[in-house]
Amino acid sequence: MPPTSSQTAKRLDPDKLAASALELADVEGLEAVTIRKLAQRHEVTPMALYRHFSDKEDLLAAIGDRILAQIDLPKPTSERWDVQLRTLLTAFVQALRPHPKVAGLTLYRILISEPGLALGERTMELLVEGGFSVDDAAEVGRQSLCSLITLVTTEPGSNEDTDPIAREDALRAKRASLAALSPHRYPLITAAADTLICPASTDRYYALGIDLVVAGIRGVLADLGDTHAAASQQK
Amino acid sequence: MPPTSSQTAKRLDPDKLAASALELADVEGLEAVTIRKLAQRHEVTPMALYRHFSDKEDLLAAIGDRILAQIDLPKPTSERWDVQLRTLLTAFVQALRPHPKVAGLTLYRILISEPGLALGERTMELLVEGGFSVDDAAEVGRQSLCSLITLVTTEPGSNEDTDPIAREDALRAKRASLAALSPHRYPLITAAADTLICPASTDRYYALGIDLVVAGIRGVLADLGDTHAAASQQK
DNA sequence: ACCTGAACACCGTTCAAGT
DNA sequence: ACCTGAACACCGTTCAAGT
Repeated sequence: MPPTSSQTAKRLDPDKLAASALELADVEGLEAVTIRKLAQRHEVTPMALYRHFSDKEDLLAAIGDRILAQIDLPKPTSERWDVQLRTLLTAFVQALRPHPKVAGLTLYRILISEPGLALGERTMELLVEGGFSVDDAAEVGRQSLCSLITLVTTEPGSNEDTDPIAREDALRAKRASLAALSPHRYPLITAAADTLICPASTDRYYALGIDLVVAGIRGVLADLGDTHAAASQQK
Repeated sequence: MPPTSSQTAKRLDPDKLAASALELADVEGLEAVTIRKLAQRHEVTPMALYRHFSDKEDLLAAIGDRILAQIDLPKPTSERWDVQLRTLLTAFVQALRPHPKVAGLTLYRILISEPGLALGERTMELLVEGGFSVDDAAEVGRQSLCSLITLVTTEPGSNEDTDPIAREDALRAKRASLAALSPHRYPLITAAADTLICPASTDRYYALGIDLVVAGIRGVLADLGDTHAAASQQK
């Protein structure tokens, strides 16, 4: 008879390891996620982790998967495809937002993890419903999701220290570097320095980012339609 | 009399160091860029590099700056703002394309290096000419440039080994992982597997990516206009 | 001013061994 | 099956010293 899980003295499990790795990354940054540190947190030898992850890349993949698992996929409705797409992309961003320092790890996992695949499939569904060919839906969907990941990882101020003092210092230093520029040579950048360093409202930052993606999709679809129409007229 | 540069036996200079670091990254990837390896390439002790870069971060910044320095900023013309913007963004992508493995380093340098600032200022100029407020131009421009950087760093196939054999292996493995999916559960993803793994044409991939960004900008501008119009009507 | 040399703290990972 | 312990190759970086 094989030992049941209650009999084996399993002290570690991959889910909890990935969870505390994600925690570590959120607080101290991705470079702080180390096999050795993670082992220490679980009061175990570094080598013990290799029972559960084949190597560090595998651990980072688990972190990415954990973030994607937080996606709360909205149910299909009777709304227009582009309205539903906006809701879908917003749900995606919502899952990433708590983890700006490591959201980039999802890039390589969207087409592998189950929740990522579900998101990708649903995105393509809506794009095809809107009128894209399957191949165009793939390329457009891919870039849209990648752009939104970048929107989160580049959220101004997100990569600073968690420590509020060091954080203010970093922001002040950035502001100073822009303030030192010649307003004559860079009138617009210096005028918008505050916005560039840290947007007035984070919610607006994300709303505008998502709008930009959705508007791009609508616009490209219209252009492709024109091209087809023009091609038809040439006959 | 201070020694002229011909008298000092300077064996290293930051420009050449950054250049060979970029070369190294292009061929072997960013993780291969190491103070020690770079020193070895120049037949020098690792510590010698610290005369020219304050630390590794500084070296990576120099790589980013080197890429941005390749931007060939198009001259202003009498074309419409959005046509000129497309040309400008294309020039930006053109500078990044030779370096998909390290183009991400430019993210933190756009608002610091001179060519990056020139690009940012010109982008904002065109956006303001199009009708954006200065602050909106800052946010929209920022995300547009970030999206294009991501477009390059996620160019399918770009992060594989340079070795054509290993490269084919990696692509085949990815294809297999998508091919193993249930076409019943993921009909669109499996149907578009080839396109997702490696787009039919790289030039088309980039053209579509830039179109998406420009169309998004145009669309958001129109929406903002509507909002203003609606707000005016409410008076 | 520019480079060397030895040392330190910290990585990921292999291999052999314990229970 | 799961974990330990010692070791290896490789990092970035400090410090003191050479010319």
